[in-house]
Parts: sequence; structure tokens; C-alpha cells
Amino acid sequence: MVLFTSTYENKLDKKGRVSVPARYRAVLDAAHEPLFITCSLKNPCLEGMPQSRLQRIATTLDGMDMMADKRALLEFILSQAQEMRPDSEGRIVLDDHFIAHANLRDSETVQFVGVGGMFQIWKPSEYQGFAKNSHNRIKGGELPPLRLNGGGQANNGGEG
Amino acid sequence: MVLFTSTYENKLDKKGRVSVPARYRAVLDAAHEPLFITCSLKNPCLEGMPQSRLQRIATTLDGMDMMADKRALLEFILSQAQEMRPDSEGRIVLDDHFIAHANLRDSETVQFVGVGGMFQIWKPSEYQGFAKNSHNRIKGGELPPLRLNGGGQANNGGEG
DNA sequence: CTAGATTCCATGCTATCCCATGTTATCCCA
DNA sequence: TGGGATAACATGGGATAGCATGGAATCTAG
Repeated sequence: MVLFTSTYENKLDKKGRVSVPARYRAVLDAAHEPLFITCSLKNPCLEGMPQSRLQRIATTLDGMDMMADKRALLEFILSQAQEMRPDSEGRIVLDDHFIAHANLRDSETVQFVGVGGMFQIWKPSEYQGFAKNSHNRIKGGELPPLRLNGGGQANNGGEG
Repeated sequence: MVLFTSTYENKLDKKGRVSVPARYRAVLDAAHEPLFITCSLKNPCLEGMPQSRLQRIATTLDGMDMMADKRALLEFILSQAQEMRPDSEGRIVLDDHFIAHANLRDSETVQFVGVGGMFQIWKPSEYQGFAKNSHNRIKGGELPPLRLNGGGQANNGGEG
């Protein structure tokens, strides 16, 4: 199972190259999973994920009604994804489309953020604002109900 | 398993030749799958897919009621399909029929769009509008429920 | 013999690979 | 526990091979 955590800030050179954090590469290697990058649908950032995650979208698409209008939406997601094969130094190249989506045009560095099954790539300054906002909402008690899936053992009956 | 992603815009020369993106060829080669092109039922574009996908359509057809109206749709797909054998440079030739279906008559380039189990071939200007529409619908919250909980990994076995 | 189609060859561009280097984190031993 | 040795990582730049493309040569059909 794939699990990305922690954050890393790496340089983006003028060729559009950036080193994928070694930990993330190790996670993918251990799972024998190729890396794909896509544009986030929610935020001005990119998302890195193992192939199996995209494969699942493709499988969903495969099972849908061939005439369904919603097919186009899933197809759009897949069309934005690119397989990234890190070079021998562990770097990937972000093309103009990705650079534009994450506002990385004139950013010296990029912020990697591990969020479990995938990781995000942000413009550092924008991520700071995003993270601060999230933190404030948590402190403000603005919490929706949260429940974890699976697992199922050792649970302290806790609060609701 | 076959997974086409990303987009590529390649030139269409006056002989009707166009380079199939190297990545797409690599995907097909890895799966030892011949490439077929057919007309899309839903959109003014072409669809490229591995032979096995057409085989599935044929099998589905075999399992359908002989009198079902839907048969005509699948039969159309099969009747329009042509096996494409890229030349030594990786190019295929689109005949007049395909050119007409995708409105590529006086288009300098064609747009390849990977959508999972197959890829599409569009007139670039038309695809831009189509993609923009999909993007807007997604931003409007029209995404089908995409829950990635479920099963284990969809890993492709090794190869020989 | 001619027209169309297919195969083959040549070329510029660009993405990829490879080597070099500074820096940081890790390990080992005192 | 601290400091130095060592390996891992991130980064920069130059070399190279792959890719997309254009055009010529060869083949086939009528």
C-alpha cells in the first residue's frame, strides 16, 4: 500500500525539472508503481499518484454506459494525467500545462505535500496560505464529522 | 493493462499521415496489442484502441438479443474499425472516411487525447471547446462519485 | 506507362541520459 | 554524546539518442 507523508521544498530549474523527494520515490518503487502527475480539480496544485489510482478511474469508465454524458468528465481527468519517469537522479520535468495550472511560472521552488495515497505539488507561497487557512478552520472548531474507513481493531469508543 | 493518458498535438501531412505518439505505441507494444482506429459514436472524433477492446465489443454483441436495437451501435463501431500498422517511423495513414468523420479536412494538426483504455483523435480547435466544457462541468460540481476506497491494487502482472 | 500508395532515407529539434559537484543527512567510532 | 567520515540526495550543465517530420524512392494496380 502506498503512503505519502511529510513535506519537501525542492528547486525547480529553468528546464522545468524538479527532484521528486527520495522518500516518495522509495514508496513508489516498493509498490512497483509508475508515477503519474495530474492537475488537481480542487486546488491550483498538481497531484502525484501511483498508476493504480488512475487505473481505477479507467476501470470505472470502462464499466459505464457508453452513451453517458458523464464519461467526458472522467475522460478529462485521464487526459490531464502524464506518466512521469524520473531520470537517473530522480527528477521529473513539468511541462507548461502543469507549470501554468500550479502557478509555478516564476517560482524558484515547489512544495511537495504528502497526503496519503497521493502527494501534491504547490507553489510554496500559495501552499502556506492554504495550510494556514486549514489550520485556522480547525482551531475555530469548524470540524465536520470525521470517521475512518477500514482498520476496525482497537478503537476507543470515544467521542461522536 | 492498457492505460492511455495525456494529450499530444501532431502534424497531419498532405498524405494523411500522422505520428502516433511514441508513448501510445509503447503502451500497445508492451501489451502486444495491435492498434485499431474507429469512428466515435458520440463525438466528431476518432478512437484508437487495442484489438482486445474490439474483441470485447464483438463478444458483447454475441451475447445480445438478436433483435435488440442496440446492436446497430456496436455493429457500427466494428464496421468502421481498421487495423493500423504504424510504419517504421510510427506513423499511420488516415483515409478520407476518417478524415471526414473528425472534420480534419483542412486541419494542419490533430489532437491525440488519452482517455484510459483508448485514445481519441480530434481536430484541435474542436477539442479545445469540448475540453473546456468538461472542465466547466467539473468545476460546477458535476463529478460522478469517485471513491477510491475499494479493493486492493490493480497491479499488472509481470511479462515474459 | 501512369497514378496512387507504401516504404525508405535524411534532418532538425528536444527530451532524455550522463557526468560533475555542493550540500545535507546518516553512520561509526572515540 | 560529540565529532569526523561517508554515503545519499539535490542540483547544474553538457552530450546523446529518440522522436516527429519532410521528401525521395520503390512498389502495385489499372
